[in-house]
Amino acid sequence: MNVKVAAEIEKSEAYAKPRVRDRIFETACDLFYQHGIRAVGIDAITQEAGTNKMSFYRSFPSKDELVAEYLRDQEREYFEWWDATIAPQAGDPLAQLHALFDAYLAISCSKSKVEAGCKTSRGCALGNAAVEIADDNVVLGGIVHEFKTKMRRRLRKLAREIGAREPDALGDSLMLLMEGGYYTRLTFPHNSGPVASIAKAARSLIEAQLR
Amino acid sequence: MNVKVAAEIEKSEAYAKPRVRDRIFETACDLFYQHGIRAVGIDAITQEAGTNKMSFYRSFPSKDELVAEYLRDQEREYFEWWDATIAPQAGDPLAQLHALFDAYLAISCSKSKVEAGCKTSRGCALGNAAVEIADDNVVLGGIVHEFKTKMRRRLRKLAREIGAREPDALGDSLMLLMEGGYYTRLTFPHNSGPVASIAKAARSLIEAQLR
DNA sequence: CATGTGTGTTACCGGTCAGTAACGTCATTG
DNA sequence: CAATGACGTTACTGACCGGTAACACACATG
Repeated sequence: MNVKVAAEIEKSEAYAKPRVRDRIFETACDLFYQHGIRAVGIDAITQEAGTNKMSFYRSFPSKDELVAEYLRDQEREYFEWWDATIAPQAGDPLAQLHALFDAYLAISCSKSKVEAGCKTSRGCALGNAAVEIADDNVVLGGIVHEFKTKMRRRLRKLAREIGAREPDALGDSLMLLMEGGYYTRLTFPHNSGPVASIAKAARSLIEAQLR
Repeated sequence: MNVKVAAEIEKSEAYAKPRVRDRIFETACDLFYQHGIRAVGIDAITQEAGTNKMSFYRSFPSKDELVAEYLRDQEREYFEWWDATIAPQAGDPLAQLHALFDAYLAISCSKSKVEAGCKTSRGCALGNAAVEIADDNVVLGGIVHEFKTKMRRRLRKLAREIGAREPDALGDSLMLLMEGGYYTRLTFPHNSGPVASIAKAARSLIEAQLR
């Protein structure tokens, strides 16, 4: 029954090559985010995805490659959320900054794990990966570094656009708030932690740079 | 030669029961901090400490117990640094807050890994542990949670003492900055990251709460 | 019907991990 | 000298991990 329906959907939407690989990847993303990269093995992923190890290695050359794809996907999702959040305030960078931190706060205080493609219950997937990956892993380390650099640039750019007196310093300060929010969410779940003050803190920092 | 000298020192200073256990513990702390908890095995620790696995298990009941002791030690060192930093400004909470963030910045920008008992090159040992430890590990999780709660209380208390309009919000905002600083130092080494703006950001947040 | 592709199944490899057993060595101390 | 305790050495267990080989099946297409 379900199989037939799925087959029809497959035909009607002209899928490329879905099924197992996607199931594995999606499951891996969830488990990596929830329990950490090192804590999740291939067996756990494939079992949770309802398949087996061989099917995994037919789709992915190695675990490291899967992790790299996971991190790139998290980056994509993150900036998609970012862009969608600031889009309604296009042309008004100040409103865009406020929208970002308001949305950040709203997500942090919501109980749902996934909202608008931005997971927060265990902080930043990329940042957490920086704790777990080996220091000599240039591939994964590079992905994380590039992501954080892009995030930093975006905040500095917005700070410049609102006419801050010291745009780089303001952008970096706002980044510290965001990163602190992710970091503390690992210890303080839901909205019980310091992250509840993040939007107010951002407003205060911004205002001081405009007066 | 060295053995004899060491023996004499031992006698002259009336050690309790030093040597192997201490060497192991010290080595473990360094390796845990530098490479992460999960990435460092018992063999690596004992080998680096110039001993073997059996001697480890004569001194520690399990790795988890060693990790717990590591985390408690990091907490102790951290608050020692904190107390030593604010002590010279006793009675002047505003100066104490400034001293904290100035010292934080100075350490972050220095190249030495250890300064005044506060390591920073890989962020906060307790916070990083929160990423690595399993979600159901109540012992280690509890140590981290307690530490972060104490840190939060200290910042809120200082915020109250300087007469901030919203002391809890200010304390939490300052905590976000500190945590963000630790988190970003994993990705941006030395003073190349946003942490360079932390003292300025703290001053801005404090000032806004006093005017 | 033949073929190829995607997938499941089982078994295996080499390595690492936390933890243990048994024995040997050496120095201090009574 | 005898005994004790701290430490080193070797070898082992059982579990898990990342990764591979070989084989079976189902199905869709030609």
